[in-house]
Amino acid sequence: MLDINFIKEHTDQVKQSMTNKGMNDTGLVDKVVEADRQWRELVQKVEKLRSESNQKAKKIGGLMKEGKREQAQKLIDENTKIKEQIQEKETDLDQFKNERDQLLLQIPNVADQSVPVGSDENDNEVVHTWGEPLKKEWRKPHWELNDFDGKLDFDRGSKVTGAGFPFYTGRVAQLQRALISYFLSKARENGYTEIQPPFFVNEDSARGTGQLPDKEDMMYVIPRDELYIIPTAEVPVTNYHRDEILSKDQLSLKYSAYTPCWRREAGSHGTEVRGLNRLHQFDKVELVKIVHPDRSDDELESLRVDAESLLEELELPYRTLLMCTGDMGFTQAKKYDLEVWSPGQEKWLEVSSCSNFRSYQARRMQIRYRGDDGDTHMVHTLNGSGLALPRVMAAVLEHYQLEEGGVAIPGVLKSFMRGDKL
RNA sequence: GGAGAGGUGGCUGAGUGGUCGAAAGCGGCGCCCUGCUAAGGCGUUAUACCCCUCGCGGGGUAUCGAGGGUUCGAAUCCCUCCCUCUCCGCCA
Repeated sequence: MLDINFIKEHTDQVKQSMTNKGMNDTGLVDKVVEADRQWRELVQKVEKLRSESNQKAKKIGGLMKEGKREQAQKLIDENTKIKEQIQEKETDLDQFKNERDQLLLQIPNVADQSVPVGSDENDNEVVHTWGEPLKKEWRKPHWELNDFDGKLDFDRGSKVTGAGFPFYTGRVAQLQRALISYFLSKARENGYTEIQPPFFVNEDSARGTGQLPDKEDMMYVIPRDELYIIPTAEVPVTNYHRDEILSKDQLSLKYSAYTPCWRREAGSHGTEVRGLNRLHQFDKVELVKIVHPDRSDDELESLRVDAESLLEELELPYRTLLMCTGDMGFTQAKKYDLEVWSPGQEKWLEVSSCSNFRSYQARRMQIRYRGDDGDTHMVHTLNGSGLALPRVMAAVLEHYQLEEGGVAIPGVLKSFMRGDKL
């Protein structure tokens, strides 16, 4: 969420930013400012009453000790009345505060100056391309490839669990594992600390990174134990430092985490979800950064480069998009998407999304650092996929498939698995 | 899962109804002393929010695992939940 004081001082900017993200209800901004004003007004009254009551309670203590019962009783009666007044106002106080906070959660992050204003994916800017996209020619989509020892077994996945839960067997399973190892070892070279987080999180964590309340339908839930199954490692890894005050020289913190991810993907069917294009369970190596506010712009660029370099070393053609205001999501200030070329399908597949959340998540999670001034300030959080496995797998299979049959193994993976081909 | 013990500031640890936001020690920071170092002396050292102030700063409220309750008054009493430790059981 945004800082209420920032909203009060930059009302027009916040409204404009909402409009740019395609949200028309800018009246929310006025409502939140008004709710805050009402809350502040009442807070002053209630705290004054509490102060009065505290003072009297202290006097009562003294009088009781001296044995002056009657005088004490008089003050007790007065305090009972004050207490009634406080209780009356406290209901409103909570209501105003809840209303304010509720509204605050509905106001999206302000987009960075450099983000193009636009309404949908057509307004995203291609900021970088690498490699020559291969023509389809004789190439097959990955779900038709099976002339090697192992397979992507969608049918048995459907039988055992359901659509979107494939088996990877034999050489394909090994290839997947090699990719994960490669991603993690690159992350280590780039200064990220590897983390193995829990795959389930509690409600506070789900709220911290913003999956709750707005994206509840995205997650699988275990109601009996009140746990949420992670849709991305971002959730447990960023929450690792929830409610902490970090020292300035701990920053920047950089973490990598390999986890499976589970997403309900309610309502998506059809050709877009063929093969590995969209799954309910998929593997991903996630990169998370917790940084000093002054550094977050630079850290986003280096995060993006960290992700891009993986595709370059795999020699997979890709392009990088700067997402426009309308396509970037609620909590981000700036976001890049990396899309790899799929020659078998002749289309671009999103394999990474690198975002700067500025202080938006940090404020929800109360992750702060102590500055040189001795005060606490919100950190900035960033994350990016490095990378999501299934579509990279699809691109590798399609890009490295051989006309005579089989699939070559990318050079960079050769130290992570046996052989030259699948 | 069963039985018991416990959760207090950066850390250790006192505190069982009033002047306790909390003793003491350690650690941190500042100053003093001192050829250097070590030792020592004095002071200072939680977080959030509200109000006043240009600022320095001042006033107030809340917080002793979390939430609720009793009371004029709760770290302290009661209830619920969470977590940690010990023993037993079960188990990869």
